[in-house]
Amino acid sequence: MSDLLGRLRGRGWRMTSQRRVVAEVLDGDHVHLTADEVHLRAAARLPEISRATVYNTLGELVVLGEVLEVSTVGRAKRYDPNARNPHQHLVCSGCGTVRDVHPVGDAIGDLPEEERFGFAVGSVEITYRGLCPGCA
Amino acid sequence: MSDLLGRLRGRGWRMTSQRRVVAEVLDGDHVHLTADEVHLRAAARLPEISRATVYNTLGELVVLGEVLEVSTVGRAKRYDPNARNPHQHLVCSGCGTVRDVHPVGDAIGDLPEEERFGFAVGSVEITYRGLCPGCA
DNA sequence: TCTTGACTTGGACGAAGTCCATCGTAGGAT
DNA sequence: ATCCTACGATGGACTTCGTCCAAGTCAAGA
Ligand SMILES: [Mn+2]
Ligand SMILES: [Mn+2]
Ligand SMILES: [Zn+2]
Ligand SMILES: [Zn+2]
Repeated sequence: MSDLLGRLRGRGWRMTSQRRVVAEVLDGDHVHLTADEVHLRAAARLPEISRATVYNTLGELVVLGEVLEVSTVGRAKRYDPNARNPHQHLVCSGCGTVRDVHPVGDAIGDLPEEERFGFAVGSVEITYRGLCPGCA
Repeated sequence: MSDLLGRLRGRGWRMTSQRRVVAEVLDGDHVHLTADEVHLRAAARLPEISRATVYNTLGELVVLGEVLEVSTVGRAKRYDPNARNPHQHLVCSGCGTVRDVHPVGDAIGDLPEEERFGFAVGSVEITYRGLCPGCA
């Protein structure tokens, strides 16, 4: 994330205060915020920013590959700025906390040919579930 | 699934025509329907069945462990009656088709101790993504 | 400084899901 | 076979999450 603004400028993005503040909110490790959480934190710095702009900006960052959308079971999407470092997720079943994790092994290779149904398998998303120390 | 109705009766469920038709709709292999798809198919057999009842029944089946909710990225939840046979999913990025798959290996064991952040990891959910033969 | 098209905004709209007061009925009791 | 009633079904209002749009604003190049 650290040079996200620079990369975006390089891609010809018009730099606005709204886009800057959204990018700032997404900075850090283990960041997996919902759109509304991003809006809340962005509005703390830039009170007039609209929900529509937050959604627009997040959508553009996803298309550019700078942010990942994380699957959920029925809840609001989470946005993950750690897109340059392939990783998986560990989610607390109690409080919902999300941590980035890096399993060893080759999950794609573990899917036997006869289980691929002719698909061209390109990626795998893994979610570990359990209780965090605080919730245990 | 085949004896779902019997198991539900054994758990003291009141058997209604609505619950029966929802259970029937969920019968089969590689079934991963949204609530609205379940409602549509159920209504073909029992036209008066309401959306609320479909949601209620699916929710109860999930609590009983007879049906699993499958994660999605921003789309409607999918309900999976194949809960007695642990498995993972292969999803077509083109058309959204979902297949049940059984990878080899031990995904939970592949998560190193120092990557567990003190969590008690209990389960793992894996989604393979790729293009199906029809979409390739 | 001027111009202009890209960006932002608020509100309407839509899809997915929940809630609730009321009505109906499965299944045990008689 | 009939009665009772607690559990289940219903539909419509409501909430949450997200998209769309017409109108206004402004970043940045000329
Ligand atoms: Mn992450
Ligand atoms: Mn399945
Ligand atoms: Zn926790
Ligand atoms: Zn396909």
